[in-house]
Amino acid sequence: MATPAKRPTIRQIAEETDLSVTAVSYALRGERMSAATIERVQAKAAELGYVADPVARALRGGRTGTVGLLVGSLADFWQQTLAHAIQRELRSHGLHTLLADADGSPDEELALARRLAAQRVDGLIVAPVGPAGGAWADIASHLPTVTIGGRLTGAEVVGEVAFDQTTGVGEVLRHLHALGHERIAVLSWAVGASPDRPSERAVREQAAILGLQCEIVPCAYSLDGSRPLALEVLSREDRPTAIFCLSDSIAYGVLHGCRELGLRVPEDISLAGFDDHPLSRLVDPPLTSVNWSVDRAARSAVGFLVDHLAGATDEHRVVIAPTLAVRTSTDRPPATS
Amino acid sequence: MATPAKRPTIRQIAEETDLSVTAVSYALRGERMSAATIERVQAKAAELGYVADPVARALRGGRTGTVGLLVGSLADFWQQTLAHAIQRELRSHGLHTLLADADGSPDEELALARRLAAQRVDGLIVAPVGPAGGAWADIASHLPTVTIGGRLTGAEVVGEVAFDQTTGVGEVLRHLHALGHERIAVLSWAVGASPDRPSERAVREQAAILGLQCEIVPCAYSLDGSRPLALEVLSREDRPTAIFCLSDSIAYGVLHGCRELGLRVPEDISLAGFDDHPLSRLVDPPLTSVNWSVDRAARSAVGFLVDHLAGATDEHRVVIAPTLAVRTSTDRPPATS
DNA sequence: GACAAAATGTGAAACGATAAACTGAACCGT
DNA sequence: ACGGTTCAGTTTATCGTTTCACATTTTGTC
Repeated sequence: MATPAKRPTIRQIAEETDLSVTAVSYALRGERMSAATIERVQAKAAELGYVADPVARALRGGRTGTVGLLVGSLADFWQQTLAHAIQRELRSHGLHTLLADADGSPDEELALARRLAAQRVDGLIVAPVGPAGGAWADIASHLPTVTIGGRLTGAEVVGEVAFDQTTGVGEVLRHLHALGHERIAVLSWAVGASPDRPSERAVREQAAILGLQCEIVPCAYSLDGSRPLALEVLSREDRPTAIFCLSDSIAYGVLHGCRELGLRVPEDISLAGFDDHPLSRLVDPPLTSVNWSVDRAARSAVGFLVDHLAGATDEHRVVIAPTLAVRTSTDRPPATS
Repeated sequence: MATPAKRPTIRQIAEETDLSVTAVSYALRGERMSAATIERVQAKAAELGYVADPVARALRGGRTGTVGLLVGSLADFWQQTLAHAIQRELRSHGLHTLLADADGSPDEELALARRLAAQRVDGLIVAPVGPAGGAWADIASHLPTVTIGGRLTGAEVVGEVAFDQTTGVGEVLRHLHALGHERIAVLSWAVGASPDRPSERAVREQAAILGLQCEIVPCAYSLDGSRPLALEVLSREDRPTAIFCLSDSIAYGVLHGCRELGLRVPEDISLAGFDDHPLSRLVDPPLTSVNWSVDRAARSAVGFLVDHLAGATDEHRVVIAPTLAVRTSTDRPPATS
């Protein structure tokens, strides 16, 4: 039977120091009041273990110290990593994270953004799934927003972390082309949601340049989601000689599918991923993938937001360059017998 | 130059319907007021796109619709998976997730719990790192708390999801023993933080029963954290014949270390993990591990909380049984030449 | 048709913190 | 000694919602 022990409020401090509530409010922030008063109030606050109520602050319109993090799909391992990195980075700035997962749906994404705004987060970091409807312009105009790895068309953002997808995709396709592949299936996520995503456009462009025959196959994001699809593609009569997945998670599912069908990677089929999850070097076979520095992306995104909150209006766009990590999951296509 | 378009408030509805704010408040929830009024108010609310402000509600003392999720360390891949599963499950109940990562520190964990409480979350789901100080009793007595995979000693929780670690650990050790291993290093996470964690106690117990020589080595949680440690252990003159990691993430780091040292798994050394991350079957070699149903754990944890919030006071403890997934990372120890 | 009991509605207070406007007093230079 | 600043506070209003207590009206019963 512990004592209920409600959290101390500013008012309690006021009573115990014989000051007005306002005076305490100022003193706690070290403004206006005399040094002696400030000292006295802060001592009492420490004694009572007072911590300002973020909810009350939020209602009044001040900062909440919480940032909304809206991720396209947490089922994707790389995005889990990204979310972790961002959360960690925010925390190092004393900010808290309200995490939301759009689960691949642009509508859900928008609804969640609204909800986060209603929660009065100080800012929003979004890894967008889909094309931005006009509604995003509205949200971003009220709430400092940073995008990461995608664009919110029409919305005015305070920061933008872009991945150079054209180069990334290009490197993979050139790599496959150099090995001698000509028919490649590209597994892309959430394709219906956003018909013209940069990565897909990049695929089409680069494929045209290299004279490659690329078929873009829409795919669910997760490991479990891509496996059945992989089985279908792999079972075709004229199956492609290489599969390029626009996310490592998808590639893992394909790998799983290959095992089930008894296909050897890379002897029977080459497989490349995208994003380079930390475990991609440990899977069997180690997965060729495109690496972006997650830490750099997270640091930039959080940096943009923090700077903006501090009143800066500097540069607010960074492009993260890819590094192709060639591992053993890609090799020459099997000789046509 | 979009219109600022502030969110509509209950007051706006009141004005436009010529009712008092109070009346609208009741009508929106379908209480008290006459059917006609309710209809009229809700129509107007829909027209304006009104959504109740969760912050104001929270301040007043009502539900916020947000649950705090406090994870021991998001650097651990399995916990990332768990966090995702819980987040997803919460969302299916219309609840939002405020995610916090204790990053392996019990102090941080406690501080974060306080902060989440201050944010007025409706409940707390904790995967505890450390031993619970008395402070937890206080928090849990104010805030419905569910633990998952750990205990908060002294705290009265509304739900508890336990993993049967004794059996899980036992199965791994028996498996290794049956293969002929006698000297085993056990890599455990955050060991300093909590001297007598169930899993470690289980290791000591079971090792004693089987007559195994187990050395428990404290280890950082993450992949990068365990690699250097693994290098040290593996380079010893009399290195163990098997390594049992109390988390798959740690095992991945060890695997990485083995590669660097040119040690073959399982020919030169056997390796077992714990928790069975989805990718463990895809790494090279596939990792022997102990599987718990993440979905079941997440569903139970959220279920306990939701039931409690709905007023139920039923059973509130579940023990998740382990399944040993024997894969090829474990085999007989190398013959002593 | 009288009187109690519902039904329906209203005003005010509360949640905790902050900002704007106001009140005295001390202090300034001339 | 006078108007004008600064200082160190206090009062009051506000954020959006809910709830308590109260004021009306409507309904029901004998």
